[in-house]
Amino acid sequence: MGDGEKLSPGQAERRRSATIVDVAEAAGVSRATVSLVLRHSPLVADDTRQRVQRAIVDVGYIYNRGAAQMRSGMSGTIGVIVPEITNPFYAELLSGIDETLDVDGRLCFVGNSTDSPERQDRFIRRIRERGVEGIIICAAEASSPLLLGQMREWNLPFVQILRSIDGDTGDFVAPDFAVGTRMAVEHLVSRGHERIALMPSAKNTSAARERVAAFTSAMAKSGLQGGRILHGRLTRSDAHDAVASILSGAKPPTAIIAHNDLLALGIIGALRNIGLTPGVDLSVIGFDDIPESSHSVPALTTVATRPREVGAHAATLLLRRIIKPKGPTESVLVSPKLIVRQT
Amino acid sequence: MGDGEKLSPGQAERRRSATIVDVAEAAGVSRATVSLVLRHSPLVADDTRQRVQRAIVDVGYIYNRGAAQMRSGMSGTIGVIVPEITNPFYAELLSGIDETLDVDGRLCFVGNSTDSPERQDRFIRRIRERGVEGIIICAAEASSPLLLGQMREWNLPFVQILRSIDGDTGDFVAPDFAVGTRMAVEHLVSRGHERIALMPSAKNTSAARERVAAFTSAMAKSGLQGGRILHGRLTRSDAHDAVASILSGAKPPTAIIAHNDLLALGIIGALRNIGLTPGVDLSVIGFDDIPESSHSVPALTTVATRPREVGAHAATLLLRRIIKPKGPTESVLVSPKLIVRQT
DNA sequence: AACAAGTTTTAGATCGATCTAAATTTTCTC
DNA sequence: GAGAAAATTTAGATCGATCTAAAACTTGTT
Repeated sequence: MGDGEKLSPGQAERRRSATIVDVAEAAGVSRATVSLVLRHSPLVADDTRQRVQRAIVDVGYIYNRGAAQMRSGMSGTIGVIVPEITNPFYAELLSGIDETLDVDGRLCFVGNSTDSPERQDRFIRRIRERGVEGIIICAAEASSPLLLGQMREWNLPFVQILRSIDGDTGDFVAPDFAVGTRMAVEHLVSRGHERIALMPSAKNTSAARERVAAFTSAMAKSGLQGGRILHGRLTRSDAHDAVASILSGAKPPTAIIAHNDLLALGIIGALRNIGLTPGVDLSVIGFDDIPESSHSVPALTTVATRPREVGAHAATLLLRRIIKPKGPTESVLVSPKLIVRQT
Repeated sequence: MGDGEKLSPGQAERRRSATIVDVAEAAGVSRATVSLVLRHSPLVADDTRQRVQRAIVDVGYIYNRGAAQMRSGMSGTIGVIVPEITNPFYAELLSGIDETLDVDGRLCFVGNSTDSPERQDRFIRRIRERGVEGIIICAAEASSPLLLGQMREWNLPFVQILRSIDGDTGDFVAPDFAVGTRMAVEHLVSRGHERIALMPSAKNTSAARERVAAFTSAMAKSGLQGGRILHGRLTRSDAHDAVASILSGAKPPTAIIAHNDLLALGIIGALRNIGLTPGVDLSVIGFDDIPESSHSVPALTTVATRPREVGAHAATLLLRRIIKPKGPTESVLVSPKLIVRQT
């Protein structure tokens, strides 16, 4: 356990709940047989199985995974770490994971790292104490570079999502940010834009670096020079500052590609605040296609990154990895889709 | 276990990880002593404690809660059920719960019921199998009326949030929808509106019924007659239909109070689509104050319901209930706040 | 130095499942 | 109907912690 984590004991005078022994007695078989029935073993005879199943219902038996886990080593549980659960992108992603796990029967612990490595480490320790079989992780920005190595050492299967720590070769799922960025650039170029800016997250993550690289190369390929790159955090005031800085120089960009929709919407707001019209005075493209992007005015043009699919893929990959720890690794890049709207 | 839930076994040839016995050997004490140190017992002498703690680090020991739970009955885990995790309101709420639990040291299983009682029941069974100590639940719309009684019978502490199943007297936390509704009505009345409509969720939940009651009484108190009530689901097309239906009749309402911001934003969109100006041709007030409400154009006037606080309160109440199952019940109504913007 | 009282440590049983290997029952073959 | 093979069931050990009750130390008092 960690520091200051003395859990206050519950005082429930729990009426002892039914165990496998009660079921065995009720059905007139041995514990071992009940256990086999619980695990859907093909060994038990049909009528025995039915008798046991009836007994299970009769005595109100609830499977005790804590006990099972002890012997079998399987908890039927995984962990998921996201940097910010209130970002609609991650909420959708979680929903995709949940959907896949609901079918599988496993359950997940959700941790919100808020991009704090300490909180992330705390969460990882806690889920390890609970015997999770694997973990889906979008690593906090300043995560220790040792993290992945440790998880391997611990024999803890994992799938990285969105961000990949220094080119690790394990399982990985993310939207294809490079292709998405290229789509955005090409779209703008086809509309006649020549001066384009990119505003990636200031966070030093692979997801940001990848966009910068793709942006630079796409600009070069289109024969355009010196796309501007403005790093910033993803806050409202960053959007303001960015707009101000962009428009102040000579030959200001006529279009900007934002790190995500939240930032793009912030930029739209900033433009309106100073009396400019988004989509006319400055074109804006976001990333993600979160629900509110289609409702904004003007509606946001964006690169849809399909978070739900990313989540579903990640869950599928993790389950596969749990079953086959040594199987070949896989890297899934979910194809983005350009949604052209009004900006 | 349930049907079709044979969990595929992992094949990890787990190098047996360190147990309390390894720690005991390394520190030259008995298992029992190590166990006492782990639980921060005041019984152990200081230097012994330190020796054990060093040994814990040395052997890379990780506390096994599955085993501990077996004897002590405590899993250090709770469950949370929300109807729709992608709704920003619930995402914020989860974040509030997470925050409180992070301090406490407990972890939570998050379930997304999508308002399906079957899925909710499945989730509840699964978390019971894992020995959760309690549950925070926003019951799915058509939940069995027996649900709460069962949970009591199971000795499973719970706190209801937002919706309360037929006037149950257990612990409960929610925004004060009645006060919020009254605030909205009074605000509109003070601006001179006389024909006001309410659009609650069609879902038959206490959260919807409460608004209707408060609306009716607030209208009466203001001496206004016949506020219109339009039930609908909370989709985009409902917003459209509602707008159409509202404006078609004679003496159409001049203001509408929507069930939540998502719906309110939908209404704003619908108005713009038919060339009307929200806030001028029809005033709109939402509920929740989700982040995008302040970014919308025009910015949405709304009743802030402070989901993060609701979550934090619910977690605190549940922890208290776990420690004192028979303690007095508490019902927390978080005061809403009217955020006047442009609509 | 002997005893009581307090402090610290420990052996062994226990929680509720799974696992192994063997026992039992059934079915098949000649 | 005996023996082999297959199908089904089971006893007992085991996982890694906690719990209980007792043992082993310390300290203080006379």
